[in-house]
Amino acid sequence: MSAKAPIIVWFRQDLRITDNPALLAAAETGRPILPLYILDEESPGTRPLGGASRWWLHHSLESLAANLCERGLQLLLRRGMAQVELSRVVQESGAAEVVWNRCYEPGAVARDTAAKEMLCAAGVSAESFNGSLLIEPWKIETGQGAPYKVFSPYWRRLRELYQAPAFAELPQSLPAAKELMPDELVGWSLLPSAPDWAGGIRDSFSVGEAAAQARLAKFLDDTVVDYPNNRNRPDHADTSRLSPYLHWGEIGPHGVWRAAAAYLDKGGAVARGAEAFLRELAWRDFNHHLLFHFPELAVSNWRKHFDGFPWRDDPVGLIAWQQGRTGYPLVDAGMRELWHTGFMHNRVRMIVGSFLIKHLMIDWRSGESWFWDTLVDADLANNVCNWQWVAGSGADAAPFFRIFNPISQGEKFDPVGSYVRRWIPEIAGMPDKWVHKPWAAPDYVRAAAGLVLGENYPEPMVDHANARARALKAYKALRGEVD
DNA sequence: CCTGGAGTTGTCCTA
DNA sequence: TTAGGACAACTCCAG
Repeated sequence: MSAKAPIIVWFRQDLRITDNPALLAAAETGRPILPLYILDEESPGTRPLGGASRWWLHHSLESLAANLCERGLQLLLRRGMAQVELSRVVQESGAAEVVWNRCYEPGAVARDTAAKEMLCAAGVSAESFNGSLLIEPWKIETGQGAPYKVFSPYWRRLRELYQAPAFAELPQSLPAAKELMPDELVGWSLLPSAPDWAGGIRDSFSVGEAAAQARLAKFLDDTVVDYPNNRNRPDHADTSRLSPYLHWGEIGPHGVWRAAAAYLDKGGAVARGAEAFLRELAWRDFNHHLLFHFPELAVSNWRKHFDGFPWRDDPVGLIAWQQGRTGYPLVDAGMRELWHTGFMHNRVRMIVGSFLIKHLMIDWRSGESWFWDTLVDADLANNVCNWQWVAGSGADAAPFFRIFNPISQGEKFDPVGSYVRRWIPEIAGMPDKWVHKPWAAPDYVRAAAGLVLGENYPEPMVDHANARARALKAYKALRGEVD
């Protein structure tokens, strides 16, 4: 056993051993390493994990533990208030140092600040690193010294400033600290039992950093060349689907950037695809920056005049939306994809969001909350910023009159209906022409397809034109411009 | 402090 | 069939 006091690597949303600055820094000290994860469901300000996130976290921790094990380390699991557990592990281990990669959500910042103070007071050194964002929120600002609120100038500035840090290899074998009594992962009950609803998620995703790397490599090799067009096509599986891995840090944004930048240098369509992809990656940073600078974004309208919006209280409508029974095939397909796989194609997210907010006039927070519970990539910053973007209440948001038409969006982005047929077998027999608007088809067409509206598939719960007019009127009234 | 161009992802009507 | 403009006004941000 080493005579040196150990160093604790506190894992949080950086569940990887490759390209992990805190772990690398720990390795460089030569101290015995104690990798620690704390499941904290108790600290004030902690939002309880959604169901899909709990499933993902379970598997991610298994994967991290296995990867650490290959380097000779044992992941220590603890459960409780982060500060209390961390303090306990410091005492039990006699650790002299703690390192971690920074988190940026308001609750996490408060937690980490308190942890740092506690460690300082105990004479334990604490150091944190950036492994989770391209550029940290305090390192990019407008010419006036303010945080960016508009994406395009932010992106231009990021392109000027950003350089991916060099990759450093983690040693094959690391000195381990003395093992402490661990919590058992199974005891955390992160997986669903009765019923086990996770089958569809299992079929859709492999969890862990090896899977993340493989997905990124495949995406860049096969798909990125057509990304600017095909990323909008839910009937093609042509987005990167890296979001859950990025959320849990099974892959880091610097690594993604480095890999994609190699394609930037190739020129032509591949380079244009890589550029478009990195722009999307930058949206993730932008959202995290916005939430960091404006923490109230998580709960309240960014544009205050939206506080007066006449949201409808409609629990029945909300449930129909959640269950994919609105009668609009594209909306229902998206909601069912979400329920079955823990994921939804990005364009469809905008469409179902627009439908909830504008067609049903239900508060965006109801949708945000459902996404939080069901998405495997549920991420506070991305979730609230994107919902506020759709609502029109956010920073740099869509203008209010941009109301997605679920029929024309379907015809444009799922032209032969393969996406809606996949998720709504009830309408699978409808011809392409009617598959996005089955109610409009002649009776004999529906009869031939075995579709009886109101029986095996709902009538549209609102009329598009009426709902659109109602939403526009409500927004107009909000601005005091109704005649 | 002022100025002026710009601002992720749409829809619908008209000519 | 297709292309263009209205939809609203406001805030952001660089110069």
